[in-house]
Amino acid sequence: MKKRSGQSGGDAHALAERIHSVAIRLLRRLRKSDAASGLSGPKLSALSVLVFGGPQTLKDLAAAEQVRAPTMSRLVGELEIEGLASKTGDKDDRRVVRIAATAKGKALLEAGRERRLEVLTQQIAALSREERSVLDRAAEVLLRLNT
Amino acid sequence: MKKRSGQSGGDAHALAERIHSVAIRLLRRLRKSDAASGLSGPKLSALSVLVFGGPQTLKDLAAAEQVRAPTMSRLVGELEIEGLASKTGDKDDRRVVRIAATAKGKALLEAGRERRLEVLTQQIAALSREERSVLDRAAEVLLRLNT
DNA sequence: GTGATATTGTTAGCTTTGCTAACTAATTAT
DNA sequence: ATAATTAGTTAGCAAAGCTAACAATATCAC
Repeated sequence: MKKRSGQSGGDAHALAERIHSVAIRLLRRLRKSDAASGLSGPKLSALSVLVFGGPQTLKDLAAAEQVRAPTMSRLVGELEIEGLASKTGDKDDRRVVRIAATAKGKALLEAGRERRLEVLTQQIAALSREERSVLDRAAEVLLRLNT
Repeated sequence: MKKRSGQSGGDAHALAERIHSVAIRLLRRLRKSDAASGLSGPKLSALSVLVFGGPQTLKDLAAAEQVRAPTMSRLVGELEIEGLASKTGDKDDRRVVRIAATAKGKALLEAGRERRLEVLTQQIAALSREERSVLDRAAEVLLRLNT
């Protein structure tokens, strides 16, 4: 079965499978914390983009989240109803809608994200310095691939 | 804004956020290849467990995929309709159902996974030896965390 | 052995998130 | 001025997750 442990050159396909599989499991696990935060993963993620990336058009937000416009439109609509995001028309181009996180949104984001990532954060904190370094560099590589 | 590049000790929380975010984007991207494979991510993943882990009960399969029994029951039902998995009753304990991948399932798994992971595989193949090594070790660390 | 309790799996029904298609409104190009 | 493009919304569908409620079988207590 070619157990492939520790090897690092070569088998890109096997590595892709491993990364894929690990990502699926990681997110399924994190999803379970969502209920407690009152904010689902996608909404948390979109809100996060708004907070850290600043106000944006719906189109840009959809692109940043790799989602189609109608999907983002609905998510933003729900965030607005919950008072976490606001929509304001651009006065130069009256088709576009500028979406921003409200103060309430920013506050809730912090609480929500922390709860969602609490377990993962603690597990990561328990790792060795080397292991954290590996994760950190892996995140950088994957971020680059995703762009 | 504290650009935090390259540092590797210390901030477990920031690292957790980065891993989280990168995982979300990775899977959203991979999902787009699903249509071509004719098999969705969750089904592909379950089938993969069956192929590489051998026949299992529904309960174990659900646990392996970190999903509730009814969810797995439906997934398996669909796999069965498509002729990719088979259910056979255990004769020692007639409550349990042993689920196995069919030959067709195994074949389709290979084609499907490869198509799904094709882009990622190619991107990974284009990385340096060091970068692949980082991803490989990161996958191992995360797999451990997820267990 | 028989009755109570556990376990395994299924069915029904709901929610969330994604999509495409079709539309309106506004802008830009001819 | 009219045509084409762009931004966003609405409507309606599918997939995947969940809980609650149930059937069938096993196991335990007595």
